[in-house]
Amino acid sequence: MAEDYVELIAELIESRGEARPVEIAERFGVKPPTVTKNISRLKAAGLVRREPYRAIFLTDAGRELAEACRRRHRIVVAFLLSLGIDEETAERDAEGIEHHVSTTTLEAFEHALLQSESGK
Amino acid sequence: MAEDYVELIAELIESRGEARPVEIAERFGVKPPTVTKNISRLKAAGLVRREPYRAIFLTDAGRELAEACRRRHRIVVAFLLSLGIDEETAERDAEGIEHHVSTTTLEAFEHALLQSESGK
DNA sequence: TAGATAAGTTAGCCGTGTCTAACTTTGGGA
DNA sequence: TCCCAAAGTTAGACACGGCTAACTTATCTA
Repeated sequence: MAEDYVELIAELIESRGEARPVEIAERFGVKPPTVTKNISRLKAAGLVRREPYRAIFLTDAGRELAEACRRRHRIVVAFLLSLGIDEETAERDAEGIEHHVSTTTLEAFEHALLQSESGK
Repeated sequence: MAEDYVELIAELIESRGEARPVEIAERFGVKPPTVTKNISRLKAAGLVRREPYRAIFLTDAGRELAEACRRRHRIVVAFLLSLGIDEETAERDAEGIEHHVSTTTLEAFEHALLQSESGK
C-alpha cells in the first residue's frame, strides 16, 4: 500500500503542485475515508507530512521511496511494452507485478531492455 | 490465497498421494490454525472437499483452477529463467508475479519463450 | 490394547484495508 | 459577510490472513 501511495503522491505533487485525498481516492478507486486512514498510516510510518484538511507532502524518506518505486515502475512498464504488450495492459499488469520483482529480476528486465533496443 | 492453496494441494496429491494441513503450513511458513481457517474458506468456495481430521481433496472446480495456476506458474518461471535469472530467484519472484499476469502478458511470455528457444 | 505423541481444531486476538453514515472544516460565490 | 457545496474526518462495521493457547482426534508403538 505505502509504495502505491507515495508513488501517486509524488506524481500528483509534480503534475498538480499538491496531493489531495480526493484525487488519490479517485485514482485508486476507493472511498475518501480509506484514504484518510491510509494517509495517517503513512504519517505514522514517517513517509508523509501533513495536517488535517491540508494537502499531503512527502518526507525525505517518502520521497526516496517514491523515487525508487517510480524507477522500478518505469522499468517494468518499458519491459512489458518491449514484449509487444499494449500500453493499457502493460500499465495495469505492471501495477501488480512491480511489488514482487526482486532486484535481480529488475536488473534482468533492464538488461533485456537494452538488448531489444540495440536490436530494433 | 485460494490459488496458492489449490496449486500446492494439487502438487501434494500428485507427489504424496494426499494433502495434509501440516505440509501446507510448512510450505507456506504459516501455523496450522491458519491452514485450518483457510481450508474451510476454500471449502466454502467450493474448491475443496474434506472432513475434519482427514486429508484434503480438490473438487472439479479446484482441480481446474489448480491446473490453470500450475500452467501459468510454469510459464512465468520458464520465462524468468530464459532471462538468465537464477532458479531460486525465478521461483520466488514467480510466486508473487503470477497472480498479476493477465492473459495478454502470459501469452507474450510464451511467445518470447519460443523466440529464445529457437535462438539458442 | 493403552498411552503418548503428532496432527488438527477451536476460540479469541491483532493489523490491514475496505466500506457506509454522519459529522466538521474549508473556501468560494451571492 | 455569510452560507453552501465540496472536501475531509470520525466512528463503527466487516472480511481476510495471520498469530497463540488450549483443546480434541488419530495413530503408532511399547
